[in-house]
Amino acid sequence: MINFNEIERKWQKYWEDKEVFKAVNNSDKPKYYYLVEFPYPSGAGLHVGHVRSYTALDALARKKRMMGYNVLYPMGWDAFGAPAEQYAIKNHIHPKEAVSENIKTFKGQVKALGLSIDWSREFSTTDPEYYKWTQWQFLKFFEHGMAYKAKKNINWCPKCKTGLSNEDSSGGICERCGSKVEQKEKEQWMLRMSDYAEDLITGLDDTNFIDRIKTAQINWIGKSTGAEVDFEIKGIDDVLTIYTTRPDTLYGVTFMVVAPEHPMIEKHQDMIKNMNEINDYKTKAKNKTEFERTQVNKEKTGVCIDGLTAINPITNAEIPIYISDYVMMNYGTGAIMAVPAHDERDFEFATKFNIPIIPVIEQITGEKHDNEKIKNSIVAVLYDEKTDKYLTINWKELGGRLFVGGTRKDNESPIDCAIREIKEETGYVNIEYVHDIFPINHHYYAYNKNQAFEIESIGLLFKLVDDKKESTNLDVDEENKFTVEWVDKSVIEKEVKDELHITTFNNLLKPQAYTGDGKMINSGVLNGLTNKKESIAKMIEYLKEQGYGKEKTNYKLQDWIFSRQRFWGEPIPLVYCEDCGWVPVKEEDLPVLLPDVANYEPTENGESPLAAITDWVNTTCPHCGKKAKRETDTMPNWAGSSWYWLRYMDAHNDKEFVSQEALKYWGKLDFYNGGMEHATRHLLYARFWNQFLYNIGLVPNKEPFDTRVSHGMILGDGGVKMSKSLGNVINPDDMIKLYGADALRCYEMFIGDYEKEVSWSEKGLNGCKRFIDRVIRIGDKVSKKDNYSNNLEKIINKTIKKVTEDYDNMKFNTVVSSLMILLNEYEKQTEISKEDYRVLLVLLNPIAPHITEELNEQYDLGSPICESSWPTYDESKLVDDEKDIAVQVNGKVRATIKISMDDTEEEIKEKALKAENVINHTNGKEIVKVIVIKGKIVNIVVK
RNA sequence: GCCUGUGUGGUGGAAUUGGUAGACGCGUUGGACUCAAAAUCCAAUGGUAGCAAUACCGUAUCGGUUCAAGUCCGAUCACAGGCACCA
Repeated sequence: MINFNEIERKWQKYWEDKEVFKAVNNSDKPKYYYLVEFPYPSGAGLHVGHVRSYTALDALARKKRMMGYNVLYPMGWDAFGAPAEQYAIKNHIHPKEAVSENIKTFKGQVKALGLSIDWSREFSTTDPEYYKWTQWQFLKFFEHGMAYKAKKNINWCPKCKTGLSNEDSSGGICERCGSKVEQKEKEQWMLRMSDYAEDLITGLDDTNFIDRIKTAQINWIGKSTGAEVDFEIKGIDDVLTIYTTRPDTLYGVTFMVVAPEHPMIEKHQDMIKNMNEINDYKTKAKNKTEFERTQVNKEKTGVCIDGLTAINPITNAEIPIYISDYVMMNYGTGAIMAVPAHDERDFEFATKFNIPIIPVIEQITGEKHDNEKIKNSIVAVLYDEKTDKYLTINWKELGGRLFVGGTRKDNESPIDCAIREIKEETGYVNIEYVHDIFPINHHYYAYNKNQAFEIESIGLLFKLVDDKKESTNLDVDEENKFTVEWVDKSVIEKEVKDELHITTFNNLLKPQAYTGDGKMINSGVLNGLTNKKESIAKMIEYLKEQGYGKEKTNYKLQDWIFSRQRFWGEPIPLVYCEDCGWVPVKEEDLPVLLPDVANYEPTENGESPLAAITDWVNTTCPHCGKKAKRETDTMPNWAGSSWYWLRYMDAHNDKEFVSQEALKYWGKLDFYNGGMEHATRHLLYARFWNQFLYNIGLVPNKEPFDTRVSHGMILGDGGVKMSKSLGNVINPDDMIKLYGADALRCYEMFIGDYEKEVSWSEKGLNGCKRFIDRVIRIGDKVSKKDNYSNNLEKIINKTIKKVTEDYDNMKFNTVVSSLMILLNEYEKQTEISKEDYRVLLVLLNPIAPHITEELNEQYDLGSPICESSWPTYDESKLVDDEKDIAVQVNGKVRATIKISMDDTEEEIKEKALKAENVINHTNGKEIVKVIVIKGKIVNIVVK
């Protein structure tokens, strides 16, 4: 019996001693750079999820090496940040020690997997030799004006006592500890990431990220185009500038809204008569967290500013201004023009505050025709509360079920028209007007009149007061052609087919803003246009001409809050001098080391724990030499991971962050794997950082990563998340002890589609263990013969092709199943050749490297696999000369026939028609045609 | 609400990209070996009917395109992830 743990140690030592996986800078071989996001060495140890991605990339790396590449597959540790600090506080040890302990366990676990990592390039972000260069690069940002300090209303975690970026506090919950995030005003270092918004979008074209990552990034950056428009304020020489994506609706503006923090309020407070009320509102808004403020379903609130009135630049209408927290100060200009007819939020606000609503876009229904006649009309819905029914007119074949409709006479108001039509057609006279809706632009063709019409239709809702009826007043030709019927809503939904009528009905029951495309009305120069794009362009042109506004693009992406009030992070290498301001620490004085002290717990007042260490804080100004103080904020966790892939290229350089030579040789990171949860944060920060380095000439590529893939999560048995509290966490160490590293690796590759989440099953792992055992046992059948056995040659060549392609497409699960199929075939043989055995071992080696090396050595099959090349297949050996194909009759499989590859189409057809069960199904029927797809299928169509 | 995905046996998942649905593994059942168990090996395994040949049904639901649909198109439902008062 083979002791697999012993074999694992043996080969791991062999690889290490011989340095087989060491990547060489400047080799003649083509280079390839694989990377998995480096782990955060938490106290919990390695997760089986880590095993999945590490093994997958290890398999790719091993195969690539065998294909003749100089492969870089490094590993390191992302060890700054709150968890390590929390752990240290809890266990009363210095984070430095906690981290080095965790790294030790983590590394041991990773090594037990037998990964082909070049350990000579290992580092931790917490190494002073590394964070020296993180600090150095921060100073580059500072030197180029890309870092600035700003007073910011920041997301503040009361438990972690630190500021959080928007990315770290999504949903109003602290990413680390789950506490509710508050708002706090603090001075923070910021990086001008929003300057790079456009480049971060366009740069994606130079990457091979999978689409869902690209779209996630694009959505996060949130580009929108529109216009900024200046609204004069009545009686003062000042304008209110707003941002809108819909300048085409400018004629429909009925109010303005500014964010509670908008500076114009303070600026013009002496004009404002209800300042108390406004201040009250401002205070309330401030106390709400960002999360509460952005709860979508919350009812709108606001206060009208009494004393300030805006003037619509194109209509000169006077417009009230409100403050409301549904407008954010940090996006656009912090002020909007509100068009309630065509914006859902504005509609809700206007409805609540009784503000007029002016439609400027008509929804279009029906189909346009040539030579349309224009008329105005109404559609009237009459509702009876007592029976919960609606009045309809059933025109039967002549037009189906409709509501009361009619043409408006000259100078007749829609209401009058509707009342008249209802009486004329149905006789009801005691009805009460409820409301009407925006006009609809409808097109139809009247066959009885042989005429096309374009109508502007207004929908009106009435309530029936009582059943009193007067005689109807119908044209002779209308009589007896329809019946008046009261029906339920459900009948209407099923039977009213006319687009105008059903749209009218739906809009009447649920009045809402119309945000779609349509025909411009009430809009001066834009009237009649039906294309949104065109209307917007025309309006922007007009605004520019008149000097009222300009085109403008906005992004949701904000600048990066780069300060953390924590101990365990890279100190920001700046010194504040009363005379010189913020001064960078001199390059030769880097790194600014974290002091070795006992107290690193967060302070109550929100300052970094470093602020309490006076020895450390007090220093001299690098510029003038006077007394000065160090910056006590540290960098966020994301800093160290924003350039680490570059460091692996030249991991121990003490002169530069990485040499230009190494940068040039390794170029882009070819293949980067990481969790989907980093698609918008780490990946954007890293790309931003790299683009900046590129722009100042420090790296050769603007985009750092070529391909980016994401592995799916591994869930516990039954599809629930693995968690300590559920007690379903699987420890890879235990699995290795019980089943061996190769079986564990094999199972995690076999478990399912690499990109999808899967659930863990120990039975499945045992199945892979059985597979490995069978690979070992098949060794008993190895003969002295070389070369592939004749009867295995074909399947071997096919398997090489399939497995090679599947590795390249990361379809590891079918790599394993193909090899299982090959093994099943071997087991049917009485003996197999050395070469048969060797090829199986080599193909399996990237996934199960230890046992395959061992068996290769034991049976003396050739040089160690890690030093061999990848097998090739012979195209000519792939084709079958005979094949079973299916014969269908009318699309249903009725028989299979054996065909030879040189059979002509005629011969195949003949065989197919002669097949027994085919005759049963074609007998007595007319054969319409026979479709022969060579080598695949025959389909006989009969009648 | 918006944007991505996903939906196939008891189960994890395959399916040459429109061509025999369920490969391979797990589980289950039966058998062999064993005093017995474990391990191993052999056989069966989508559902219904039938001794069987075979027939019908079957890839979330409904409809469409096609000689042929898990695959393409349209609508709906469910789940997962991301974004969310971004004007």
